[in-house]
Amino acid sequence: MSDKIILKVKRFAIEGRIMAVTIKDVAKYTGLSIATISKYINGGNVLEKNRILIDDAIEKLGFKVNTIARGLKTNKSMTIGILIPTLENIFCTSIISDIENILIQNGYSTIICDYREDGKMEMEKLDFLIGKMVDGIISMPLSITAEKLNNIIDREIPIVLIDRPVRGANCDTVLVDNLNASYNAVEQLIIHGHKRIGIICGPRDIYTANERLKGYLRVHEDYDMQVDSDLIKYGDYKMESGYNMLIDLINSDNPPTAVFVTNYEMTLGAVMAINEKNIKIPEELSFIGFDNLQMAKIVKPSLSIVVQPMKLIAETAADILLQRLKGNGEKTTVMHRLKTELIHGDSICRVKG
Amino acid sequence: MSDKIILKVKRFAIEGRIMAVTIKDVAKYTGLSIATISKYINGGNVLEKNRILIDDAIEKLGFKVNTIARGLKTNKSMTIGILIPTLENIFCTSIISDIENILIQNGYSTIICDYREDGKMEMEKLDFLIGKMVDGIISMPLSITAEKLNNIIDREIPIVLIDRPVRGANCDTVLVDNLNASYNAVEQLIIHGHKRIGIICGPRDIYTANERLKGYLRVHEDYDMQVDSDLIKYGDYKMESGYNMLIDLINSDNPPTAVFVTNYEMTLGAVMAINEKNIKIPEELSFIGFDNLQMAKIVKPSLSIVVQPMKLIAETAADILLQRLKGNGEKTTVMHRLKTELIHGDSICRVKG
DNA sequence: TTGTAGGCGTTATCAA
DNA sequence: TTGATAACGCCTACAA
Repeated sequence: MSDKIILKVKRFAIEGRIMAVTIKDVAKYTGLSIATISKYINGGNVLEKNRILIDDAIEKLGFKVNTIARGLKTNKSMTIGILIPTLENIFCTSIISDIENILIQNGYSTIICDYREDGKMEMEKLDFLIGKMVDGIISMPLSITAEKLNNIIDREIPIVLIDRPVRGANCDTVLVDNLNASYNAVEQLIIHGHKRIGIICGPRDIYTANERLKGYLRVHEDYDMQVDSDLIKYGDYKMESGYNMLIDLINSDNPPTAVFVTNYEMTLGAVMAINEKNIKIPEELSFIGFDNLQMAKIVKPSLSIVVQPMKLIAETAADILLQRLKGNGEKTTVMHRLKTELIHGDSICRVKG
Repeated sequence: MSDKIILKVKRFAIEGRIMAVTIKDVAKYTGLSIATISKYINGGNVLEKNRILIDDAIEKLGFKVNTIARGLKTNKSMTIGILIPTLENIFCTSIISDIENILIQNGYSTIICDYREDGKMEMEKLDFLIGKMVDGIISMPLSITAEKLNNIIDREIPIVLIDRPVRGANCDTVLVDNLNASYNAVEQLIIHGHKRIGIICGPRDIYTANERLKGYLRVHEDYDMQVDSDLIKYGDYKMESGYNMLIDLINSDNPPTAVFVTNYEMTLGAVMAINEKNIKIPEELSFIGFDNLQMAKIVKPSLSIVVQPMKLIAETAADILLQRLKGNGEKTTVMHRLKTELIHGDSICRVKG
């Protein structure tokens, strides 16, 4: 049978290496031309008898289009690049998992990259994605410049930023109202009579960290409360700093009666410290954490937590990108600023005296 | 300046769309031939004056090799496909993050795919990766067949399996000794005098779940203890089932005095249940969980936990793949069965009476 | 409906 | 050292 012959040729084409089956093979097998096969694959019309012939050949030979070669020609890869700071952060992975799901339903595949919270690698990975001819990009940026982003956008590769904006970048952005998330959380503590409220912030150069600190400061201002800078601790959004900063706070001369921790990992660390030091929540310390409902529930007592609408962030980002890809996007770029929710647990109590 | 001209040409090449700068452009700009530029890019020798000329042109024009086109020619993409069941599992993401890091240091990029624990999608994503011309694959398989894998391996695309083997697949595998991990954990409970030990297993069709159950059964056998099938609960490796199964166990007519939960998510759920029901650990129930040291520490009392050597899994898998890529690999495939560790917390106590 | 031919950006062969 | 030229696998006018 001629299919066997073709396969044999393939098999021994290059010193035993089995090559991929190409349109050319299908053409040879069917006796039709490459152009005809290609057209059929892309939805063109062929005679019924040829259709059967081609289908049969594709099946028998196990032909698969080489999307790379196709992309080289069409300048479209039907894949979206996703760029995040780290894979070890449930906030990131949860969102991109949802994004991926939506994109797949729309015929797009994704290439997920993490840049290990490293600005240099962020650049490199971005270039890598461009090199892979992605049709669009969803990114949670760290230190990428607007110029770089605009450069890509000028190449007609749409970009949607999540979680953090880049000033001057000409692209859509989906994030949450971090400022008021923080404002509302701290306000809860104030309402419960707390005067000395500690905050464990993220790195000063990260947008969300700044916004959350701003909220803390503004609510103090609005309630005409003075801010004690000793109560403001700067962590690095990682578990250990949450642990260390909390211990710093309770060991200080004039410790706070309540603490607000501004991301998930640091909340984890803070809880570890609290357990280790046998601090009673909320009697000895009122506590509000951030992100990840699951953890809030397994800790006893259940924590009050600021929760970001991760699913909605994912949906919004994916939808916007799909619109841009279709060319339906608005002329101007949009900033979606979604609202967070404050989940009430049992970790806040009224301050005594 | 002629660079401006070239850029202008590019800019208006196709109705305003900015095209990528190619070798051709660099050739034009320098007055050299495409072949020479290409050779230089790939480490060939050129005259010093031309070297400067080319470097200058590349810089000015912002040239980047089109890795797709290159891959089309070389049949190498310098990218590795990584295929995992889900991105919402710290065990998975932690491992692939480490793997990625090692691969990058060796000049490889990665394409990370999750198949959302769906066998059909697992197939599709695998095809997607092949379509992207990956040079190798690291996968945590679900229901992929040996035939399919061998097919890929025959194309000289090496595959390394992690966490779970595929019987009959001709590829290297890195996993842990799940059986003895479980054996040792349950043995601890037996040593502490427990006679009725509950186990919350994973799905029957998942390799690791079976192995962990086998360990439970074998240690019972070795200690000549009868197994009460009511104490064996089958979850689905997700949090909620951990929660439900634990409640099932404690609500049963003859509840266990100790429980072993066999993965991270279910441990999380079980702890939630324990907190909710106000069960005192270890007085009322001895407890051993699985994976993720961080969580074990934030829960009070600290949990005894079976810990997998995730970093080592990552290193081993990456190293093996790199060897195969270099062609240094052994002729035969290897199965690396790494050992787990049992971290002792305060969640086990001697049974009374 | 089908086929021919040219090109996408790169690499590789072989003269020059 | 350099440069024409032919691939790689696919798509797409245009012609038959």
